[in-house]
Amino acid sequence: MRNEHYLIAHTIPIFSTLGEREFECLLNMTYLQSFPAGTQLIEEGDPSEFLHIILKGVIELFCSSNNRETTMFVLRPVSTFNLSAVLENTSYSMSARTLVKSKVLMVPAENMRKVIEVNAAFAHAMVSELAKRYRSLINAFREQRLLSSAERLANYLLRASEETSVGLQVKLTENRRTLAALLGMSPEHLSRAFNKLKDYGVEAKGGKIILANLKELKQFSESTG
Amino acid sequence: MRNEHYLIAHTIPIFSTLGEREFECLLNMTYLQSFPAGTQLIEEGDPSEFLHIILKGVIELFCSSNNRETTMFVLRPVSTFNLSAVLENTSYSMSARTLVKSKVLMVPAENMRKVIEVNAAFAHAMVSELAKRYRSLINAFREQRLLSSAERLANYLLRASEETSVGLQVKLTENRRTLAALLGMSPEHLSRAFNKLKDYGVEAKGGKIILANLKELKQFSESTG
DNA sequence: CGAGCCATTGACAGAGGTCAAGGCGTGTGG
DNA sequence: CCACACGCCTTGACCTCTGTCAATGGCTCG
Repeated sequence: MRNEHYLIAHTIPIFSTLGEREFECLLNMTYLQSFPAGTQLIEEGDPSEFLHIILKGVIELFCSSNNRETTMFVLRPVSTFNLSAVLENTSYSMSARTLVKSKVLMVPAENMRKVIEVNAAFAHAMVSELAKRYRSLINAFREQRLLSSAERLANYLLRASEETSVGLQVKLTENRRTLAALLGMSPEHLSRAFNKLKDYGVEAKGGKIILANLKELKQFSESTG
Repeated sequence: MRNEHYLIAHTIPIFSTLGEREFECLLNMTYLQSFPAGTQLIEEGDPSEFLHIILKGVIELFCSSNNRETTMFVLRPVSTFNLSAVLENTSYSMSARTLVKSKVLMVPAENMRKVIEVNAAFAHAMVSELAKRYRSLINAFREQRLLSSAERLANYLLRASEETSVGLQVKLTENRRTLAALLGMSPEHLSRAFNKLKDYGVEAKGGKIILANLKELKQFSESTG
């Protein structure tokens, strides 16, 4: 093991199946790079050269069409992106930029494809990872089509409260602008969505949100028209 | 080989890696069933028991929330659905129903998981299949967020023309109602979208669409606000 | 020929985006 | 320590896109 960063990378699910030797092989020719905030790391459509592993900071994955842009995901350590493009040896399906100063491990795509060929457990881990991502993307797509902006926000807050809440308080990890983009709405509209949720016990003060009435909020997010 | 249906199933990419013996093993305890139009085959959230292979007919995959419903995919022979749920041994992420009389091969989910354990080539085929689906889903999601309904329709027609056109004529495989649901809009709005596209050389008469001006249509779908 | 389904059209309503203005907090420099 | 500037969030006004409801027309099938 060369240093702490590699140890960190080894802990994530898709790499934990690998033995020391194979992991070393995977990391051959890997770059560790730091980027300032606002740096575009990859451009949608470019051929995939690396699997990116985010070790520090925040990365936004986004897509563009017709001079418009939408945020697909906001990623934090420790996670990877571009997996599907790398495995298929095709072009990136999304662009990526840093939202804050970030540290990224860049594993040559070819290494991934080589190791997958010889290591069945690694292939199974890929299957599992891709299936999970597929399912979560299905859910995001469904929410986009079926739920209003306020309902999407309610769902987001409820999920966040399951993961990170202290009592009824949720601490937002994104600023309002980023959260709006992630939920597929304008920043102005996010403000109004928060206002609407006040009726359901959502008190928002900066990055701290209090969900005073979980039951009503759930009811709103699940059954309102 | 037991009959023609199994031969057909053997031809699709994810199964073509399998030898005769493994394919037989996979199909152990498989059911071949016919369903009339409008039959719901699976319900979102139910535990996944089978990988479904559609041999004949048309299947709609859809999701529901808050008494609303949206069409995610419309599938025709020969293709599979539920792959991610089956591989992860978790619940279905979408519901499915027949749109017309259909014939479906139902492979026990456990068989899939067994064969993937012992056959590396099969695992690789799964990786490839999942990655492809992930990318096409990313694209659908992006279109839903970034494009207007008329632009989504234009893209749909352009894709269809690449695949199935005879000269400039495209034959629609779905009726208007289904097409509207697939593109994420109401049937009424689809009518208006077709009207808007008349300005760009789209002449629609029943199931036959003439794209009289591909260049302008492409321009509209890609760069209009 | 009539019933029924599907597609279209019109009128209306609601959701969400855009633009402009104002408020609030934070940090910096005088 | 205060004043100012800057960024971010919010608010209001307006407008576009899309859905809903109702009515109409056209087609198919009995």
